[in-house]
Amino acid sequence: MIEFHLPARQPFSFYSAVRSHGWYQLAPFIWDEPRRELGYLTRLSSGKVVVLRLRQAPGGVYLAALPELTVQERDELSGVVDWMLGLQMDFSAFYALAAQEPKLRHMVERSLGRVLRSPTLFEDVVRTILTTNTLWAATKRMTAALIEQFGDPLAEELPAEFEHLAHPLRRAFPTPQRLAESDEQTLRSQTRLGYRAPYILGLARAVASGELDLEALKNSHLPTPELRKRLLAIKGVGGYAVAVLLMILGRYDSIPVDSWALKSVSNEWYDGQPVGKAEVKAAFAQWGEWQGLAYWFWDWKE
DNA sequence: GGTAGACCTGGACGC
DNA sequence: GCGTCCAGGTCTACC
Repeated sequence: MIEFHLPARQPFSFYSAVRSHGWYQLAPFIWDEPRRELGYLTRLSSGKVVVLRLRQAPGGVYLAALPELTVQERDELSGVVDWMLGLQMDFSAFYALAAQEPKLRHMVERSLGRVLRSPTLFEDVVRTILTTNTLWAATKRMTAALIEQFGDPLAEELPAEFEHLAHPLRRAFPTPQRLAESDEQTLRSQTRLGYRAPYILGLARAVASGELDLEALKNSHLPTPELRKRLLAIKGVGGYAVAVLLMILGRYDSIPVDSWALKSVSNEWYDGQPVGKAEVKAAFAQWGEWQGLAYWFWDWKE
């Protein structure tokens, strides 16, 4: 086992970052609430599948990993975890505003703002497509099915201290290459992705062939409208999904309006009367470049 | 630019 | 056990 610490820009709350949205409930993430530890399996560029155990440490994050790593693999893994938890992200400008708003003050108190990400944007786009037009239980099922059928397995047995933190599937999220080798019929009939199957397959093939360089968008300096345009060009990514992905990429000037957003805004400001997308957008427009964050972490009435 | 209808799955419900 | 209905975003065709 290899152990080390990674520093985070302060203020930082590991718990707030992990619990920022539902990703921690999706395979191959696994969350231990009593210990406040996050487990995850990832495939490094060398092809090695690694189990991670993460928790808060003074000044940042404690990271333990199995199996043993080379120096290069350790460096790669540090970068992966840094990205997943947004360790270097700076919210000070937003916090100065949020501190003045009673419904957002808890963000400052709890160091909220970071959104848990997958190691690759490919993985996050797939996850996001699997959240659309379906129930959360189905998202969990489809994600697990993809990993079970196409993910690379862990090579070795786990010691007891890792058992509870490695997802039972013991596999990493599938690579675009592995999914690209599949076919629509398999994804429909065995993985039960339904009409999403051609979207996932098309995306995997575009990334695997090099036609689409998704990972280059992670630290892109493209203006948000251009970034939005590129993400919307992906079949299966519409208005809601693109807003989620922009949040993940640290662009907060749009709001992922789904049925939950409509209900929440209705309860918060319209006495339960039905509202549309326009009302949701209007409710947070004053937060400008931060509106996505304000919406995401708003202290809703219920 | 706006809108209707189709796309799928799984759970809830009624019979 | 079977059939029907429903929730959940995005796409395409059409206006």
